[in-house]
Amino acid sequence: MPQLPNVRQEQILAWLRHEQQITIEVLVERLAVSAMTIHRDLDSLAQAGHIEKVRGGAVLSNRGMPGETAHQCVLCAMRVPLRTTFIINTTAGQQIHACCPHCGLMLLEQHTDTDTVLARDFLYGRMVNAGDAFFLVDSEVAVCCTPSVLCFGTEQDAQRFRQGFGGVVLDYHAARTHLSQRHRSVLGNN
Amino acid sequence: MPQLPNVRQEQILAWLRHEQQITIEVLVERLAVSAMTIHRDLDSLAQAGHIEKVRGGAVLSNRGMPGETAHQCVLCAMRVPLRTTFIINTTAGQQIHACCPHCGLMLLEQHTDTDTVLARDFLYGRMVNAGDAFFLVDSEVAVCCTPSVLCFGTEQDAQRFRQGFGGVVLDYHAARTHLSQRHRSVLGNN
DNA sequence: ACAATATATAACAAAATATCACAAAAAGAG
DNA sequence: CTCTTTTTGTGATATTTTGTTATATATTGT
Repeated sequence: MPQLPNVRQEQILAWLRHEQQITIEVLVERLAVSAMTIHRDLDSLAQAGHIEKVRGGAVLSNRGMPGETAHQCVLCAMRVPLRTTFIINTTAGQQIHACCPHCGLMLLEQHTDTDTVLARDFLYGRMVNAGDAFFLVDSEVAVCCTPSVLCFGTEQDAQRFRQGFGGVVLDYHAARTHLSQRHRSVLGNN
Repeated sequence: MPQLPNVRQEQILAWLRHEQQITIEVLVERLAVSAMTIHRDLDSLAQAGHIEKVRGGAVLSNRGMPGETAHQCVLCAMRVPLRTTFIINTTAGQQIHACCPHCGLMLLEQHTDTDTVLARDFLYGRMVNAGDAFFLVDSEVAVCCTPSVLCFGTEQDAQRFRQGFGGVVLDYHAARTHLSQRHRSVLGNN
């Protein structure tokens, strides 16, 4: 089964996103091409900045700017900024990273087995329990995705921030329902 | 199951983050490679500043928590948080790092050969020219040293933030004189 | 302080992997 | 179909990584 070079490289990327790392040996077998061809594929993927070649295989490129984590947002594929990190821990022990509370709260709709949910306090940079936190939606401070959602450890902080930058302060559950309703209503499906 | 060399080092780091310390003996067993290879892995991890080699194993390097840079504040010796970085470039090409605008502005008093001065916008995380920036002094948001000094790229942002969290908005020069006067007056050496 | 033990480093050889150059094959263009 | 361009595979050669042995250095107990 012949495969176009671009398609093959996309395939490699797809595998890589699932498996974190992949060896040339494995790729030779799966794609039924020579090691040299794999080398060339990996070279161009690395050139484009998608991956990093390491001896024996490749890993997803994780050269983050300072201020960014090594993780990609599962929802929007953006590299996760340190200051808006949002982490969902599942009961299965899996960690799901989102770039900001906007994506994080949306992601929660897709996961029923959440164990703990953490978000980073926008003012103080500490991780806080998202369930106890307050979220300022639609303020004029857009640091990541829109609609802007910022996380605060206390309602007071959120309210004070709102005085200057507008928006509406919601607790965890209110923020979740607000966001999912909003996304749905825009798309118009029911 | 073969392990890519770089992945192996990542694995070591991951274990280290959970276990604080790890012995070479254990690593030899877990990774099924020779002690020499472990030594070499630890050497390069130490070179990169991620760990510290100790006799018989390694511990996590205390430098480089997520959210902190590798630098120490020249004034207060605190490790520099990423989100409040303040950098003074001298005409001699030297870089002086401060943990926050508070220390940075104070440091400026000691250096007459400043070339450029950069500070990080507290809202958006971008580095801005400190000379064009506005500083909110004495707000109730204390993320680093006190008196609290936060940097904003625009006067409007600073004012809006002030509405919620108090303090006084000053431009570059006003902030410098304000801070140095204040420190002097407290110490009483006229 | 000394020997006994453990750990670290250095040097070398073997194995694994990467790169290069060129020829064969495939794909497109006219 | 013929010519050109691109992609692929092969074998030779370079480079990197690894393990082993020997040697040096540090730690421990007496």
